Amino acid sequence: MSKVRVRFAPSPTGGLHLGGVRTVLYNYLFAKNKGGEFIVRIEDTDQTRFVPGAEQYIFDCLKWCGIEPDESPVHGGAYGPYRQSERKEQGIYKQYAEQLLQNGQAYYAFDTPEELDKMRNDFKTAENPSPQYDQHVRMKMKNSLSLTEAETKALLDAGTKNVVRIKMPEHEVVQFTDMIRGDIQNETNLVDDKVLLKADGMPTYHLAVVVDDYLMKITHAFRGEEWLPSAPVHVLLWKYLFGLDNMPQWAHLPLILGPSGKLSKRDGAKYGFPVFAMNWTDPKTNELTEGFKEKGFLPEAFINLLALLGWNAGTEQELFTKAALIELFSIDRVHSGGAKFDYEKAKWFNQEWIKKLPIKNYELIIKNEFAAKGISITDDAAFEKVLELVKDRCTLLPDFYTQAVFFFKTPEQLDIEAVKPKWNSDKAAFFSSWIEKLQTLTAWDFATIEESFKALATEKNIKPGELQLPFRIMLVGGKFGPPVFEIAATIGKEETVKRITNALSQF
RNA sequence: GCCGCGUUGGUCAAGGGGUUAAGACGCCUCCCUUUCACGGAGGAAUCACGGGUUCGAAUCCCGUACGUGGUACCA
Repeated sequence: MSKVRVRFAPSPTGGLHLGGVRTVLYNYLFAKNKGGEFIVRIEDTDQTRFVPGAEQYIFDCLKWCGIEPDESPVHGGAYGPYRQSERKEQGIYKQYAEQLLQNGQAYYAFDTPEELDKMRNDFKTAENPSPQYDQHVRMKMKNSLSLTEAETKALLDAGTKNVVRIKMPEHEVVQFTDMIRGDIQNETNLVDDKVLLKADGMPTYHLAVVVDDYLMKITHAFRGEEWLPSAPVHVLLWKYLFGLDNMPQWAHLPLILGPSGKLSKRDGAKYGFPVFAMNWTDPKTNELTEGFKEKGFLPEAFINLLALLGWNAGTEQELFTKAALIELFSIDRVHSGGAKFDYEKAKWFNQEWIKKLPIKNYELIIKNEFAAKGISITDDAAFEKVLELVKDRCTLLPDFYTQAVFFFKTPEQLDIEAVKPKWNSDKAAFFSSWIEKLQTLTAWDFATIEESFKALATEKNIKPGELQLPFRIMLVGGKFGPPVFEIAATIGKEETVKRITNALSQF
């Protein structure tokens, strides 16, 4: 069997959302599992939707996810060019359209957009709210089927704007086997005469995907479920142009759903979770859509959670490295039903990966965040120790800041309400004399501090437990964080005493 | 409307004729911890509905409902 080659074919029109990344991921995992190649092809056939920066953005996202293409417009390869706009320049698509034309499998259509609108309007009925350009209406339209040969020729010679449409056969059943869904059948009567070549000479997706998959020797084609209805067009094109034997095996991936229907960037804004892999700012509207990266997700967690949205290993394991995913991935364990995206679970994956990975892996990101908030870290070793201390309490990367700032900065606000109800002069006295005792301490470590604290508490006849919360508020400012004595040991004697003194004046 | 695809707890899901219907997230209770977490122990599903087939159906078949996608010179 020939070498497995798969492709991810995004159109550079905006941000890369969850579903898109999952499609890339499944492509990639499948290819790598089979020792095959992963290609990225840019489907920029719609010039009206061109968005500057979108292509670069896609590659940035892939890089962040750790998914490197074997071939692409930026990585090169033997089957280029990898942008359809460039392929069109070479006349690649036109020749195939002409072949179809010659064989009577396609025809010229001269209808203007206005005429198409009119048709849709005229034929619209309650039973048929959206009439298609198909066998029922095509003879009533202006095309090389309804016109005489001479009329067509005249129109063509005059340079009249035209498109090439596929002529869907009547009463045929188009069948193919989907790797995920099995046997799929469609009646040709029900599908319309899709445009293959647009008036500007660009191919539509339908022609381009077939031609390019053939030319690039694609063996397995993954795409979203939304393509299922037009699959018969592609199958027919394969039959006409290159033979069904050469057709890649199709896999139509289930949709990723949001809280209400297909996941959209609107959902993200509405419910407060990211939908794109990385931050994306629309150059036209300047509208920012949040990304998982900037939200504080680890790429390891991101691909892990995406992989599990529609696939599972069939075991209880849920945490997988990229290498493990490559090893275990198999298409027959991919679900056919859509999955609703659950942000809570996504966060859990991230938390697990934060615990799992060495601090070194993401230390720099956190350090930058501290710097951005005005705290420059000079002692890396000490910083790492602090991060280690708080990592169990963090689900997203920015949590490290809130969980660890107080190690580097005296808290500005103390949660006084937490101590007030049980605060009294005895306790105040305890801390006053403890400060004095602390000054005499020669060692400064966890055990020594705790010992001193408990000894004095016993002496003063106060339960140590009743003093711990106030002490925590003094050092941290709130009811959270690692063990108090650990904190005191880390921030040092001088700072500890300073914070107690400062708090005492506020309680 | 028509066509396609789907439907196991709130969510992700295992299981594909005989099971006490796994597990995870989230939620709730408890333990640990005199903070918050982590960790641990528990709690919650008549497998969308209705008909079949079968000794027996979450599992196979048909229908219905619901969801979702498509119905563009967008991908």
